[in-house]
Amino acid sequence: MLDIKLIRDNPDLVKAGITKKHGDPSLVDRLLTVDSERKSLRQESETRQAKQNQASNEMAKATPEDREKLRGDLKELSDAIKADKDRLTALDESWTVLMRQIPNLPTEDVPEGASDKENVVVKTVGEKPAFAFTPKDHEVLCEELDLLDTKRAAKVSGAKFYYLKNELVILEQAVLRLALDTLKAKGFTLLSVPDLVRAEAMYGAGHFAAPEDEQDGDAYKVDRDGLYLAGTAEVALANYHAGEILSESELPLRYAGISACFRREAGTYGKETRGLYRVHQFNKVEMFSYARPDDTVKEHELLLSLHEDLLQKLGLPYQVVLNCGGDLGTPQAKKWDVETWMAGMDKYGETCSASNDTDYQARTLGIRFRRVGGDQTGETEFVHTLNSTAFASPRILIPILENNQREDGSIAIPEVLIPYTGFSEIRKRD
RNA sequence: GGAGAGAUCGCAUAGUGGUCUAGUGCGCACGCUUGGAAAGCGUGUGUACCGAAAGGUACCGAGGGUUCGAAUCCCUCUCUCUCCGCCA
Repeated sequence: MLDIKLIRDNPDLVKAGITKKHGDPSLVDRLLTVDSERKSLRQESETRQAKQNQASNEMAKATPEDREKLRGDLKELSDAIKADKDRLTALDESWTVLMRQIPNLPTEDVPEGASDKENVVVKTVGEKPAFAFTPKDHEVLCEELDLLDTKRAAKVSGAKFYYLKNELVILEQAVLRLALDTLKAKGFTLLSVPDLVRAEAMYGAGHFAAPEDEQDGDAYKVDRDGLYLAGTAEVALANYHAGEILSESELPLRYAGISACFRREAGTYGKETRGLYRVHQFNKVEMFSYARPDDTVKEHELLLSLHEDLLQKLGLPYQVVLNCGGDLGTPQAKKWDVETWMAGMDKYGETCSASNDTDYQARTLGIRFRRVGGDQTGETEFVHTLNSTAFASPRILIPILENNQREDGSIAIPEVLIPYTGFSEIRKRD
């Protein structure tokens, strides 16, 4: 959520931000109407409650006969307070629904634009591999090398599910383990996180905004238990410190969470139907930071650079794009995507999304910190939360397979992964 | 899945309808004391909202209910612990 005071004092600023994100700025006016009604009713109600508290003290001291007399008057007051509370509950509910839908504001440097087509390439790193032959895409490679079975997956689970097979199973583990080891060495705390979460956790992370997201969103729902399959470990990592007051000295808190991720991908059929690029279930190591607002820019750059480091270790060429306003999610203020060159698909494909959610998630989740020393001692402030992909598999396997293929149909394993795989190439079995 | 016990202001506990805007101990902060420290003594010590301030309001796991009044009584839920069952 945004700071309600910011919305009250600068409604135009907020509207401009929503517009830049190609959202609906009229939300602000609807919210402010509810907000002022809520505020004045709350004051009215609190006055009545003060009166009741006072009367209650007198009642305690009164004689039994006097109590009988007082009871009638107080009943009226009590009923009025009850009515106030009913109306307040209703107002609180609409207030929250609207607040959740008002997105985080994009930062100044976020480019204008409606969709990912208007994202801006900010840098390109590494050399695309040169082939003396026409490179195959990963689906063909997997078929030839017996690394994948999507046909039987469709029988068992449906379209866009998969069985990884043989060396590819090991390669996936190797890549995830490389990410964990690298981040552990950088001081991240490793967490293997719950995949099923409550609706509340989804709202907290900003992955649900409107009530209809519970039924029609991108998350699978486990109906009987009212739980959702999270689309990323970010949900569990953001909620990890919900309701806590952290101390400044322990910030930044950095976590690397590993989880299975589930996405319904509704409305994406027809796009990237081939192979392992877009699937319903995948495994991901996600970075997550709780940082001081002062350090937010630096921290965001750090998370981005760590995915870059990982790609460089694998020798994969990539470009970094700065996402435009329309391509930002509800809680995100700024986001970089990293797109890795996939030789067989002959395109750059997104392998990382590094987001700064500033204090938006933290405000919803009530995650604060207290400054140590200085004249600000004692005040609590909201932390900033940031997240970024380390590696998501199987997607990251695509450039590894496609970029390292050889003319004889075999695939070379990147040097850095060999200690994890125990083999240095994948070639056709006899 | 079944039976039972619990959830109180950092921690530990008290509190079974009104003086609880929650007591006490520990911890922590500041002060006194001291050559310095410890001990001792004193003061303070949750979060949020409204307010210029004085002050007010809410929160005793969450949500409902009973009542003039709920930490306390009733209902539902969540979580924790113990036992039984089942099980990677």
